[in-house]
Amino acid sequence: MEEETEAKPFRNKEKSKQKFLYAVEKILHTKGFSGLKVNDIARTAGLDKKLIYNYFGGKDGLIDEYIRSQDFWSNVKDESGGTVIKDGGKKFSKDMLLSQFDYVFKNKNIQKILLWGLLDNRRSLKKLANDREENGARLFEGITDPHFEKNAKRYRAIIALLISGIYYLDIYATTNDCTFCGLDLKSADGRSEIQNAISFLIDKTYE
Amino acid sequence: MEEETEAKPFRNKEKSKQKFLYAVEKILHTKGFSGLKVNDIARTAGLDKKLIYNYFGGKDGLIDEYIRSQDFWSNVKDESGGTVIKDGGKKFSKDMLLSQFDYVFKNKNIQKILLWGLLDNRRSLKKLANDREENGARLFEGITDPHFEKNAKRYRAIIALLISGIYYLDIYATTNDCTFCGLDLKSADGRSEIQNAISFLIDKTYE
DNA sequence: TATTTTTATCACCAATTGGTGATATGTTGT
DNA sequence: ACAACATATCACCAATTGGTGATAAAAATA
Repeated sequence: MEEETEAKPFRNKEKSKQKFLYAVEKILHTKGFSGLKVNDIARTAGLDKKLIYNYFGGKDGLIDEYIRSQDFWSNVKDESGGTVIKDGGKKFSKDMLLSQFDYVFKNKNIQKILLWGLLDNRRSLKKLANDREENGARLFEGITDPHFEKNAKRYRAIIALLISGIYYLDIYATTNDCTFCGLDLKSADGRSEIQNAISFLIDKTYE
Repeated sequence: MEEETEAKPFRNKEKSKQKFLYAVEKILHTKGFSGLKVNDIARTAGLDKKLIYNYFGGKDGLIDEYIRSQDFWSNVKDESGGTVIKDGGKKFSKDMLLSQFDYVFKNKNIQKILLWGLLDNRRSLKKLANDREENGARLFEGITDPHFEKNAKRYRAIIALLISGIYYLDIYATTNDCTFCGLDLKSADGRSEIQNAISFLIDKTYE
């Protein structure tokens, strides 16, 4: 019956799939990787585990779909909006790094997925890595490579170090209470110190 | 019978404990964290799992002892040997970072333990983190803090970024085939590019 | 209405998990 | 030789793991 604005059957495949995906997120958030058991996922979703096999082909399929559902790079897409970049990408790089530092710290799901990329080697993670590479390629090939010419590769290496350093520190700060190089990465003070360093290093690189 | 140079009882507690520790290492190396089940560990060690409970109090105790057995920082201890440092620790920092980049890449066990530090929060890992902090404190408080004065904290932040970037990239290179920022972190070429970047950034920091 | 298809549940399986008490076997000291 | 002790094995447990075929219940179609 389609008299209501939305036909709402009590049994809805799409909605159930969403419940499973949300269950993965919830468990990942509370118990971590080791908590991702089919039985637990089903219980958390409030549905029968058989459906995981019917809808996703199994636990791996479900997890793959969960990872794919997180579009990591949506927040870093170019906001320049047609503005011509004439500083060799200095401002863009700096903004990107600083916003990543903030974004990853706040987004625990992303942290888990990044960790996954270091632990496992599943297909869905490769897709994510490829996204990052493609996204970066636009910055490098379009802007910084022409600007740095001979030293283009060195610039890429610097960004690689900073990006991965940012990831590591953000994840470290979440799971550990301990300081890192004497800096409290959870405090506003420690974090602003890292931000200063990022800004400083980019400035120096463009000198 | 003690006719041989060393009395060698067929049943030797210490030797058995070593077998378990080695089994942990082996499994960690081949199957990763998820493979660390008491049954598998015992089978790999060629001993009964009951001994794990008798000798280590359980799986966690065994793993803790394994982690403790890896003294990560042995390779970075000061080699200056009394030489007075008068460049503000520039050479020392650079050497340390470059040697860490190499060491962590080659030592897969350390990679696993570093990953553990991002996943878990066990006591033995905290001890490791404390070791790192204490080790770093010597460099910072003794050498770089006096040199950078006002900017001492910024220098710490820079080292934090580089160290953690190095860790992340090394681990990433091991588990992934994919490039990072367009650099092949497994190739000599890609790795020397990172080395250049490290060297460059330290130079710029001391300018 | 009756029929068919989709959606979801249930009961059950074999294999594996962590864990333990009883027992055997080797080692040492008397 | 013997006992006393340390070392290691074994059989067994309850709970949990991933996985499936039979079946129920709801929805769509006729």
